[in-house]
Amino acid sequence: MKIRVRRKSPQAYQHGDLREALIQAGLKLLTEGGVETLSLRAAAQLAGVSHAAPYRHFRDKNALVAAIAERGFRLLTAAMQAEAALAKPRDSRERLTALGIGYLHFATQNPGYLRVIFGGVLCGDDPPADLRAAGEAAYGTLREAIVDGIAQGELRTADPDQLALASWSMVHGLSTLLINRAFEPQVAERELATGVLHLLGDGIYAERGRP
Amino acid sequence: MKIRVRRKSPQAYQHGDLREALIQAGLKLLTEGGVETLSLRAAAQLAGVSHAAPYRHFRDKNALVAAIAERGFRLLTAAMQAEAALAKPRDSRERLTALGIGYLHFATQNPGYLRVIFGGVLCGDDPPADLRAAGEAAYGTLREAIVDGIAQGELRTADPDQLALASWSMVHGLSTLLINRAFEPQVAERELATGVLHLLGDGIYAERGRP
DNA sequence: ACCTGAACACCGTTCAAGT
DNA sequence: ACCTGAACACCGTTCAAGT
Repeated sequence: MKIRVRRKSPQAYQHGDLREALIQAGLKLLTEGGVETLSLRAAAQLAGVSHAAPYRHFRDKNALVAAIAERGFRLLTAAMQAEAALAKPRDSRERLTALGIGYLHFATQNPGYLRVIFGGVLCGDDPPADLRAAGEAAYGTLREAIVDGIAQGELRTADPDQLALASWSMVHGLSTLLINRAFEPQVAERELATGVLHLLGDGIYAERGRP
Repeated sequence: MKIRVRRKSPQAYQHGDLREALIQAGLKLLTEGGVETLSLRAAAQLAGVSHAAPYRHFRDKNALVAAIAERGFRLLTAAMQAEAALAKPRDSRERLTALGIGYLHFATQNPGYLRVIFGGVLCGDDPPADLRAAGEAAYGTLREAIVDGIAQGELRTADPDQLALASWSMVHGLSTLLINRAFEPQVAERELATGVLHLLGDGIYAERGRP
């Protein structure tokens, strides 16, 4: 027999899980209505609690946003890894491209998350340790693939952090430009990602015996 | 004899320049207090007018934000061109690097502008023609340098828009990551820009006779 | 034509008060 | 310890009314 899970009745969050309920409510607001719709009061209402209650669990709105950004970072990491697993890359270059495609795909499917993550939460004096850790995890996934590629002789022997920063900047830039409709894409998402990443791979300078 | 310019007395904006006054007020709010501080009501107050007056000149808040973003785009273009002029580049590659440095420098000095430009104004159904034109001007500056580089044989012979998108993504991504403190820079701004742009130039893949 | 003042429905944040 | 309700200072937006 299955145990019946309590729906969100007024007393459902008195056991200390109001914090989690508020995060879930914020996630729902963000994904369904965008970053504008994400408010502390609306989250409280969705969790069935007064508008002042969240302050028992979050210092201010930014603290809730940071918690949501952390979830977003983890989802982003998962999206990259999922794409890399699905693509069954034969080498580090293909793996790197797959990670990039996963990143871009997550961005276009979840623009709200991207806006929350890179919208200023990291700018505060003391970004929560959870959030920083989630960011490190995302970066680590990229860095690993790059270290691997250097070891395999597939990538230029250079500072892996330098290569990671270039790759991250490229894919993140493309993602934000696309999300904000800064340009009109002429090709599909995958082609966009593979296109710029191959340019990063082979370089945009001429010379060195090219057709 | 110089003509005395009227200060912002209550009657100073009755001549049809309230629109401009509101933009200037918004610019001031943005640069001095950040994007959070930029509100229609505060701009109205700064212009010495009631909070409902702006609606005679802007459809809604987003319209004012779009007007401000347009100014920002033009300043960004000017910053790129100024850096390129100052650097006295000897070839297209140096010129491209200078444009990138100008972009990054403007971004870190005016994060508010970047946030306004790439914060959703372009996402609406009908972004104002002025704003789109300002964006085209910025892109045109980059594209010109790239077309030149291809013609000079300094850049890979490829679709200039493809090369421009890759360059723009790279520099824009680096800028937003830096603005949002997504990573801790180990070197100065110039080195950061030249570093990633040289990687984009020579490519991150191994092979083809490199040391 | 252009602006004002009141009004409405939202915000974030604080604080005394309740259980 | 945890939550509520009222309160305050802000928002964006609308609308009748003034000149």
